[in-house]
Amino acid sequence: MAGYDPRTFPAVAVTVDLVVLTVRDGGLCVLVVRRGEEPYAGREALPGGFVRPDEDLLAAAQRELAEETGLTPGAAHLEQLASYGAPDRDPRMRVVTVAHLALVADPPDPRAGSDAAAARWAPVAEVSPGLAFDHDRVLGDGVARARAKLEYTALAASFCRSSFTVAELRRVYEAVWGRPLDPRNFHRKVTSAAGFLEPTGETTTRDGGRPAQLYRRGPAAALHPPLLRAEN
Amino acid sequence: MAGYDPRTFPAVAVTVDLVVLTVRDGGLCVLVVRRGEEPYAGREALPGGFVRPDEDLLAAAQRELAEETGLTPGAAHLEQLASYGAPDRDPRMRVVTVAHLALVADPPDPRAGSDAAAARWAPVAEVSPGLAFDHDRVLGDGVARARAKLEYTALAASFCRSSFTVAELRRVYEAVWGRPLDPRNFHRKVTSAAGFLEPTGETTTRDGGRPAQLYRRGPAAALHPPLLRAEN
DNA sequence: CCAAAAGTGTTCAAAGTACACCCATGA
DNA sequence: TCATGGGTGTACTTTGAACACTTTTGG
Repeated sequence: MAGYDPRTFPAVAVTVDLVVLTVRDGGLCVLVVRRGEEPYAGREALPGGFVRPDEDLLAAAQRELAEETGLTPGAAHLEQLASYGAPDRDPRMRVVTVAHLALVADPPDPRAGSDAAAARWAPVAEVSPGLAFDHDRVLGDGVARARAKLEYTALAASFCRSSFTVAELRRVYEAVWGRPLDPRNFHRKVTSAAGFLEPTGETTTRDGGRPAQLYRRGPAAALHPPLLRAEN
Repeated sequence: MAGYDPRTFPAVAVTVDLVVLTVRDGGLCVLVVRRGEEPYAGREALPGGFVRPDEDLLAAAQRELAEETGLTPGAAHLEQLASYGAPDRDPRMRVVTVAHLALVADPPDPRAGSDAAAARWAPVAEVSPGLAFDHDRVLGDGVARARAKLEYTALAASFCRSSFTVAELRRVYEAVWGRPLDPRNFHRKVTSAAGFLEPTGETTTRDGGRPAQLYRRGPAAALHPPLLRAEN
């Protein structure tokens, strides 16, 4: 950083790309757009776009997320994932992308963004490998991050609507981790984790059987103790 | 990403900044350079520099690390930390920096990089807050990452020389976490974590008292089970 | 011998897993 | 009434914290 000359910096384009995940029909799904132009015309890619001159990185990601899904900022969890800048990752020019991870609940059908030809929610295994650019790797990193963070944060609730049952939350964990969990132990763990869930007082029978208590997200960001930890 | 025009991208400079940590005299220290020019002339900052036109992000970080410390690539742990791109973070122009975290053992005295006026190892609390640009935040994020990763990875060994004792490894944990650990339970935990440590067969009395077994890093990257987990 | 640090054994408490069992609803 | 999922109780196992104790060196 010391001693650089602003007049001779190497020209680079900076974009944000989005790994937008949701849980649908018991599986982990990602938002992808079909590319209409070269390079990779016809292939699917993660949504993304340029960072504008007066925009912070997170703000750019929020704007792109809103453009692609119609979600208002704050309605979904959004965090920076990692940056990717291999010199040849885009054949046209040097592009460094700052990837972000978004977790959304109950997603609306994707609306065609200003420049996205066609967007859809696709099961992760269905589109990757096969994405444009280095997006297979970006998606892989995003899924790995989501899996890891479910263990020790309250993030799983970001995949649920504002009011949800313990069983719905459990199905999120099962979808992201790809393995069944014991409903009874899971129930005890999440309801006894301080600040994770707050009962609304209402019940629902939308899952069938005995009415289930409804909860909303609690104030806790981290989970003490973490979930999982083997549960063979 | 879809539909951008390479001829009209917003001009941005991309740099890498380094959070280089080491343990000295029982405390966590960071490599800082004194700035010779505006802005922030005379203030200390994290080392860093431009990403060159044909260089990947990690390669740029490796090059900077070598320039500042003389360490050859691979001699230290180096990973991407996060990117920072607030529009006004550098008053001269739009600069997006991809920060990296490096953990080094037994560091040589910093050598003046090609453009670094003066570099030194400083205790983290001594220089932050007070760093130039947004480097207080970058350093804080780096330290937080290091603290967290010691729990569930074998990274602590990156702070040790190629051959080290359990007590030396414990002092690394104590310095980074800032709290004492029970030597006896610590010994049992790290020696029973599969793949963390490999005995060299040699012993040393450099710590005084009964001779201690010497170890080198094992092949494991992750620790099962993780360390810490309360230990009040 | 004494001090100092390495390393082991043992006890107790806490947490996790497996699973039997009861509850409350819709059909 | 039965099927279905919600929710609780409990026995067993595993893990971790605390700390007494033995070992092996230097001075």
